[in-house]
Amino acid sequence: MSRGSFGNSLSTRRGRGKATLTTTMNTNSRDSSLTYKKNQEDQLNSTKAQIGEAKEENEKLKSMLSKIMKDYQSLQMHFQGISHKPQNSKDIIATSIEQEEEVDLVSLSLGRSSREFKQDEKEYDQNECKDIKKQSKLFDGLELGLDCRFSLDFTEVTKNYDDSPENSFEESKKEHITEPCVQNYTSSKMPRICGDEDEDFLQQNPQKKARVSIRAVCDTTTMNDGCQWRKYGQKIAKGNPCPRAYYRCTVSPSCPVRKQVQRCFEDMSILITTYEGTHNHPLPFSATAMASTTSAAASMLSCTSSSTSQQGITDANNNNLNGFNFTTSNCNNLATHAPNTFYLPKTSISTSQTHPTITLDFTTVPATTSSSTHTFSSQRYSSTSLNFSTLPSTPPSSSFINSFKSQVGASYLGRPCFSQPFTSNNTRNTEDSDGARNSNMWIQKRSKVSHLGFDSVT
DNA sequence: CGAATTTGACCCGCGC
DNA sequence: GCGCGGGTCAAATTCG
Repeated sequence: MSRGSFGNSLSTRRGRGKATLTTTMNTNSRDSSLTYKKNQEDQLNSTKAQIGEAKEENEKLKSMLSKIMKDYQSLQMHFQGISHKPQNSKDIIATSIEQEEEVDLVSLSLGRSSREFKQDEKEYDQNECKDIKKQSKLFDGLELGLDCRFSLDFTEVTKNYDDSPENSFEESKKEHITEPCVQNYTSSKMPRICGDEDEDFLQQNPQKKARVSIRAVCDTTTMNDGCQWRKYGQKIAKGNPCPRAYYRCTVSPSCPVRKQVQRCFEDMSILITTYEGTHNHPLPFSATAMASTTSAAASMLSCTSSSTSQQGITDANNNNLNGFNFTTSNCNNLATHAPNTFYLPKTSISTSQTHPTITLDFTTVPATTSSSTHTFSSQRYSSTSLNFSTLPSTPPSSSFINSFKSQVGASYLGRPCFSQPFTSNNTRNTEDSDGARNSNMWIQKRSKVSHLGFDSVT
């Protein structure tokens, strides 16, 4: 029955005199009924649409979840692979021989294995991407963090070994070579944060406390690296009247990481921050970039010092620092760069036995280097970013880049992101028994900069 | 008043 | 063994 017939039948039963009124009433009720049903239909349609959207969303989430699960499983397999890595030099040699056709200098990657790289290379071959392949060869080998390992040609290492005392790591080489690169970045004094292998390594290896030094133009007392630091000492080191401040990571009470902050005597605008140790706790997001950087640089250092004795390192512009690939650049915007270009600070490595140090120079001012320092010349640059490769064909992780840019690069790029202005006031200038301390030229009174937060740079 | 910083003293490794 | 210098400790001081 239609809506119209229903109304008409009612009016027909009642008398003619009332017909007009009844018709009017019926028209009104018909209208409201129509409107009501229309609304219901609209609601039904919108609900159906919503359900459809939800289903679509659900499908997307399902696919994302399966992707995540897949990634997780591959990572797990990857991790198991690391756990069963070769334990001695012979194994390394055997592994190296198997890979002798490949360019196997240590390199750094974040999140991709060397095997994957090599697989990718094959794909490039198939696609006749020879240029890309050439560059991708630079990325083989060492990876940051969990999958950090050597895959270098041991014979090449031996051949290239430099006998000079400063570079003499013959003894440690054999020990180092079986170990992940990153974790020798710890002190024997420090709490155990590695596995048994690392502990053995630390016991066997007299060389300890690899350091990563970062030079950056900075007008505040310390750099914003995302971590929380507490100052525990200050001293004036020989050869630099500017006091050196000692900080300890306070994110975790047991964290062994320390840093030293000192102004460069030659150029007071340059702040030299030296990191030592590895965090044994989860880091704030803003701190991960710096931690990755220092950790990676430490890896580079240990790989270099223990295995290649500098020979694997070439000029920065040749993009091969034992497989670490950097490029100098004047461009602030990492994202605009080609995927396989990277940004090299002036980099030097001190192979001091007690404190092997890698220096990343993010300033335009030439670095002062010690006699035992090998400096890789690079052009001057007004602003520089540091980045580590993920894969030649894949742009560096955007999150990493953004994180690094915003938290570290920002300052290095000439956009200070520090929480306190630099002042040269508030000096105490008291002399202690050591005869050189407490000038406090650069130390703010009641400085809170050791609490390095999420200073946003806009 | 609690927390962070300052700073004098001390420890330790290294070179002579 | 001694002196020097780097690094750390911990009491005193400062600040919010």
